[in-house]
Amino acid sequence: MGTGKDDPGTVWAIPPEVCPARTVVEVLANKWVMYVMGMLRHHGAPMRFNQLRRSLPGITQKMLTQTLRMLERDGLVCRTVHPTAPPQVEYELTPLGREAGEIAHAVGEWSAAHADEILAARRDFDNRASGELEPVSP
Amino acid sequence: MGTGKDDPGTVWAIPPEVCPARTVVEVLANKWVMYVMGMLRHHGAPMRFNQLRRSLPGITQKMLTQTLRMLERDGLVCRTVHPTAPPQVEYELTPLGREAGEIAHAVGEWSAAHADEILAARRDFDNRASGELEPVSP
DNA sequence: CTGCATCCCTGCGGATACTG
DNA sequence: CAGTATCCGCAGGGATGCAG
Repeated sequence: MGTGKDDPGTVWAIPPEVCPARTVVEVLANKWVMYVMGMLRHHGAPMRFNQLRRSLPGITQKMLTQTLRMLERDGLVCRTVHPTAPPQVEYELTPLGREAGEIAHAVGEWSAAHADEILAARRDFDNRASGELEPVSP
Repeated sequence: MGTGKDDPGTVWAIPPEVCPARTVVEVLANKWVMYVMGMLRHHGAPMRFNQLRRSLPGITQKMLTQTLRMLERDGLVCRTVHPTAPPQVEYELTPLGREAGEIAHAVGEWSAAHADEILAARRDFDNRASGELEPVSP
């Protein structure tokens, strides 16, 4: 590294669209994906649709459905329909999904651990920013 | 876990808006944040604006500026202006940012490692989906 | 070189209503 | 309960131009 040239050799630098890895990064780099994966991994057992819905404050039914279908499509979540009445559908992480769930977990842990530092930095920044513009009055 | 009740006790389940940890999760759960952090951590040294720009195919100047300012605001990236001509600005990870960079790195590695599995699952899903709707012709 | 401002448009994502 | 469909607002984010 640091040869003076812009070095590729990492996911981040690989050309444009159809780089598979970037596609996957962009799957994970999603708010609701993080929440859903994090919750499923935290719960440690299959969860029903509305159970998941209720456990994730702020998520709408649309976003949950959409997110779950994406994750199912990508093989990270397994959807099981029990032919009962009323219908019962359970979602659980696949083996691959469990790995992704660990990442979501790590993100959650790190966020919780450093939230105060980050919010503090944010306040500092905002204060300094406003302090450099208003001290003069015409 | 699995007490039968929806259990809180994790970042994902904490109430609504002003939960600090959730705010931070949503900072990280961002495509360009991942790319920028991943690249800075990969490069291992301060990077200039356009160097960063060129190293991240597809990013626009607006998004890069915006992302960098966010990260600076949150104390994850440090911005240093060298009073030369032409102006030279360098960005590097802060200690806190370096930790976040490790997460981005992990995401990148995992994505690269499992991209094929995920894309395969995706194709399977799409094939099965279309196969269940078109077999009949009027 | 760095980066702010403006225009503008697509699509994310929220609310609501309806089926199986 | 689970899920689809529709409407729609708004902001994310691309393109371009200008300034320090």
